Formats: sequence, structure tokens, C-alpha cells
Amino acid sequence: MKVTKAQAQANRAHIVDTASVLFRERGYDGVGVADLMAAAGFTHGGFYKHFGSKADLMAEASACSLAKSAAASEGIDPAAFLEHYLSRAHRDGRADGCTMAALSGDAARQPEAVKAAFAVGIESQLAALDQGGDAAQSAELRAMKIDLMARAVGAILLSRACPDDSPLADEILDVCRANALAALAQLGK
Amino acid sequence: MKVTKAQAQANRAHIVDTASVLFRERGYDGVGVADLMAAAGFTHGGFYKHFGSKADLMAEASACSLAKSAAASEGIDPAAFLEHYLSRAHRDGRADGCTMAALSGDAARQPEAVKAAFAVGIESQLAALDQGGDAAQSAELRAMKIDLMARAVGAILLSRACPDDSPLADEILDVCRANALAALAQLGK
DNA sequence: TGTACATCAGTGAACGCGCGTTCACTGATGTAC
DNA sequence: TGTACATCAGTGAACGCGCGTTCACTGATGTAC
Repeated sequence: MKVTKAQAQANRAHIVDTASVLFRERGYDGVGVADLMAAAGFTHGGFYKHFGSKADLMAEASACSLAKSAAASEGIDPAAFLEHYLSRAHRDGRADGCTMAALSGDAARQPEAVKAAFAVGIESQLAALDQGGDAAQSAELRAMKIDLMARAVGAILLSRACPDDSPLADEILDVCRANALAALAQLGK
Repeated sequence: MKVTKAQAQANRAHIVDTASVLFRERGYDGVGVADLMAAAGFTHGGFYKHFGSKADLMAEASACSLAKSAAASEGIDPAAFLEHYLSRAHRDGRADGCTMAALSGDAARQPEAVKAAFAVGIESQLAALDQGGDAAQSAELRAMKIDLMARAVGAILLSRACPDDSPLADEILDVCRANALAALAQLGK
């Protein structure tokens, strides 16, 4: 049953990808190691040939999906980013949506390695939204980006915590999108 | 071992209170029924004399702590509310902090009853922050309050997801507090 | 290039454990007379 | 008010189950000669 080194590496990456989707969808405790390995197309016994523990995988899966999100929004207009982020589609698509929105509640109760992955991910996302504005306003710009991210993450979380057909769930998204876009416009950006 | 009706009612309330603290601290999956009953001073067998299931208790505990928070901030100045909400003390004190910040990630994966409790809790919090401003600007005021809550919740969540001694964790709180207060001031409030 | 052997990714059974929930039981409370 | 009995909050053992993790084993890959 041995497998090419390259294949093993690809399998490992596939497990990490699968985990990042399942964790976002069901939360850390909602996904078992056996579940996860089966979803990736393996039996569970091989898990510990790749990872030291389930928590280790959580750290890696978080880092992976956060890096992918940051890369995907590289150089994107913050207004366009907000439009997509605060959409119903994103709220309703936890599995392939933002890891911060899906897992920061879980991350707060996880080992430091997971939190470290989140801190790196947040910084990457901030850097990706940077448009290379001039240095003079960069502190203000950074503050605005942090603030926009907090608002966006909070809006998605509150919206997801409401019942599925709740008018409040949609109102939260709409209001936060409008206010965030207004704040962006006012920054003169 | 039977107990006065009044005592049973008090015991039940005590279990709900204990649950609301433990769930905020460790998350829904981090608290077992036996854990919880022991923390409240009982054995686990009696749990189902009071509640239909662990998820039922989650709904009740969420409703309870959300109502308490709303009652506690009744009529409070939004600026003062933000100062407290976005403090390091609140971030580091999950167990007796805001239920939205601690459990909205969990709530998103819970039954509708839990989500319904959250929607009610959010509306109560919005109502509590209302200062009876004139009706003309009430739509704008409601939007601002929703936006402030999303920002506050998001900032706490992101800050908690960072490593314990991370400068980023503090920066997020400071930046969001400053920007939120500025937005409030600009509303002419 | 061909042969012999070590490596190690993946398998599947097994481990102990704690989970949510059920149940027979206890005995003070509450009620009917 | 006093007695007999039903109620039911709380107890603690037990249920089946799925969890994270370990382990002996397999057999193709990779390596040494």
C-alpha cells in the first residue's frame, strides 16, 4: 500500500483542504477524524502518519484557508471585497466562505498554534487589501481596514446566528454593507 | 429527596445560569451534561427532569444571558457601552462577557430554537441602547446601532482568535473602539 | 541494469474514555379525605 | 388538624455510541550494492 512520495504529499494536502472545508461547515468539534479521512477518501488509521493530532491539523487547515482567502483578494478593491463578503451567498456558504467568520469562535478556545495561524491570516488579509496608498496615511488606512474586517466578520456572525428566514439576518448584512461602504467612500479612497 | 416546588424552580434557574457561564467559557461542545450538573451542585441524572435535551438548555441559557445583558445596558450611553465592550477585560473574560461574542459561532450550527433566542437577544440589545431619539432619524439610528454591534462583536472575536500576548489582539480592540466612537460622534449623538 | 532489502503511507481492528440519554429507585413534599 | 397516599426532584448505575489515538500488518516505493 505504499505510495509515491509525491502522491503522499498530494494526499496530505488533500486532507488539509478537506479539513478546512469540513471545519468551516461543522466546527472543530463537529468533525471527527474518521469522518474527515473518509471524506478525503482514506481510512482513519493513516491520519497520524501525517499529523500529530487533530488540533495540529486544525492549525494547518486554518492557516491554509486563510492564506488562500488572502491570496484571492490580493489587490481587490475594498468596496468590491465588502460587496461579496457581506452577501447572502457568503453568509449561507460557510463551507467555502471566510475562515475567520466560520472559526474564530472555535479558535479562541484552541491551542496557541491555531491562534497564531489566525493572527498570520488576519495580517495577510490586511496586506492583501492594501492598495499601496502613500505612506503618510498608512496608519489611518490600516485602521480602516482592521475596522472594516471586524465589522464584516461581526455582521456575518450575527447574521448566521439568526434563524434561517429571519428578516433581521438580512437586515444586519444590508445595514453593515451600506455603512461600511459609506465609511470607505468618506476616507476618500 | 423531593424538594419544595419553589426550591426546584430555583435549582432549575441556577442550572440555567451555570450553563450560560460554562457555555460562554468553553463553548457548547466543551461542556458535558455531567460537568454542568456537577458545577451547579447536582448529579447528572436529574438533568432531564428540567430540560428536554442539552440543545434545549443551550437555547434557554442563551436567551437568559442575552436578556440579562440587554437589561444591564438599558438606557446606557452607546459610547460608554463601547468603552466597556471593547476593553481587554471583556475580551479576556469570556465566561461573564457578551453571549453574542462568545457563542454566535456555535449558535450558527445549532437548532432553530437557539437561533431564535439569539435574534430576540439582538433585538433586545438594540432596544436597550435606544435613547428615545426622535422618530425621524430612528431608521438611521437603528442602522448605526446594528453596525456598532457588528463591529464590536467582530472586534472581540478577532481579538480573541489571536495569541494571548499578541500586539494585533490589542490593536484590533483599540482601532475598532476609536473608529466606532468617531462614527458615533459624527452621527451627532 | 538487476537484485535484495529497508522504508513508510495507508489499512482496519482495537484501546480506553466520556458523551448524551435512560431508568429504577428514594424520600420529602403536596394533596385528598 | 391528622393520616394515607400520590407526586416528582434528585440520585447514581447503566445504556449504546462515537470519539481521538494506537498498533500490527501490508505491499509498493525507494535505495544500496
